[in-house]
Amino acid sequence: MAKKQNDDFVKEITKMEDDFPQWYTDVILKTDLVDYSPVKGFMVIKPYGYALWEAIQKDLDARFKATGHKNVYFPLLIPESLLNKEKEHVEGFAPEVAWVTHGGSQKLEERLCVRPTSETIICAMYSKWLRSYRELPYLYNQWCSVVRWEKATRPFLRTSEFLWQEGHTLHETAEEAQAETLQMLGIYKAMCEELLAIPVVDGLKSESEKFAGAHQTYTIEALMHDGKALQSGTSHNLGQHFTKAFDITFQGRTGEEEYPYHTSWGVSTRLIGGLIMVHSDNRGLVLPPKVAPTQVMIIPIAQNKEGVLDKAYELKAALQNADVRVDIDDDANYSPGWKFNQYEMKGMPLRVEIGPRDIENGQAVVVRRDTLEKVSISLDNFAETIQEMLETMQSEMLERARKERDEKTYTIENYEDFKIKQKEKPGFAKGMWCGCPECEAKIKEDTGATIRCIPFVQEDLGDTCHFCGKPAKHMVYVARAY
RNA sequence: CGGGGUGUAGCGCAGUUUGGUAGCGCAUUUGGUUUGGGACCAAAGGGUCGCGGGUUCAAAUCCUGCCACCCCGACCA
Repeated sequence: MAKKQNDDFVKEITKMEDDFPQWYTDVILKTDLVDYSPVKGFMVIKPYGYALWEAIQKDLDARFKATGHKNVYFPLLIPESLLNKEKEHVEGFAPEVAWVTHGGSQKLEERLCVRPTSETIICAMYSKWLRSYRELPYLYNQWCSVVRWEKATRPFLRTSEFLWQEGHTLHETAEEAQAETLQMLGIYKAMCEELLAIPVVDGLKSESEKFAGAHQTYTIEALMHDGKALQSGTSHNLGQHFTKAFDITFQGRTGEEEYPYHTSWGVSTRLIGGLIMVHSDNRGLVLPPKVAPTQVMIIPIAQNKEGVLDKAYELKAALQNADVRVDIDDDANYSPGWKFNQYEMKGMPLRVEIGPRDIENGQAVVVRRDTLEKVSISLDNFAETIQEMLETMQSEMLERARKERDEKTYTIENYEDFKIKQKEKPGFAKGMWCGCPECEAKIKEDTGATIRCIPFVQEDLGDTCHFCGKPAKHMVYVARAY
């Protein structure tokens, strides 16, 4: 009887090896992260999902401020004339912008676009503000949402509106702008690895994959359980493309009028999708302790027995004093078994069980969500032991994800072999590339994969392009992507 | 925009073939007993069967038009 019920529970979440997209959908809906809204492609982020975004925000915002950036806010709507000022930019975004054409019942003289990104309106304002090199650099960031009218949407991974941050900076020299571009990519990488425990490959985007209007785009790429890559953050060196188009000038040190150098960078709620597809399993979410809204859930056992609830609340207080995010579920209407399954599905890192038997022995049962390993720990030094377990879990999750990523990464032997492997064993393929767009197009047509990046850490895998045989220029990572 | 699928209670579904009182499981509410891996008993609430036409004495069911959403492609953070 009990066995059957347990099987029924497992069936509630589709197994990822049976149907990966359905597994993802089951996990995000059943754990109450998100819901579909009445408007196609737009999602409602529920409290548990929003808490994940808040954790990301908090971490990144501190890093931005520590490197001298300030938060600002620019308007949601951008006049069409501004959007059209930079040619490549408008061509890149035009197909997916939403337009406001009426104010009340009155038709507007000029259409307003709902920002797909804010380079244009920010540059218009920068042009108005900037006078002298003494004001530089401008180091601004904004937390907001943007709208891109997508044809195919998936919660977190691709939605028509998404929450993000976009940094927009101006610098006196090209060198400073390049340093800023790389610094911000480095911050994204550190956040992914330290907070989300997601290992990423950092590098440069190819010409065809770069941001519309950018001089160069840098990216961090993560690999999901299904072997597909997720572009998890981008940092653009925009050179003087926009500053010239928007006539942003300043009087330089020599008295001459100059155009500043420009960067922009962003990460979005897409990271939450990555967080799920890197760590979670067939029982539901698995959250790294640092990002988990609740790190420890205490479940009293036989709580009507003398002293159990008192002890449970005592443990909660001890953990709170140690700055552990802890909660307790003493709802007598649910059985312990129900709670175990519930909070495992929610991905809470540690579960503490405390019952009469434990109290008698001066211990508590602790279960780690990632390994499901069950141990008894002493109630002496309880908070310290829990803190250590959280730290261990955080670092082991990163290492486990790194190991999985490496297992799904292979070196291309030859093109035919690559085509077969992309189908049979999806993951990162490392190969040499001549640099021509024709090879990129061919790879995409033959396998659906794309060049994810030219990694900073280059390996010498031969002298010739794995895709056309011409002399090779770069080592690249190739994968199918979200 | 192409291909596929689904719309019946909050969720998951049966009922449609062969028209005849709208059902089941879970969830929810109330009361009680329980509590170491999804507890049990009792009672209760909850529906324009996606929408519009049509056929019929009678439509969830047959005919017809539309809409919405999901998945897979192409395009994109």
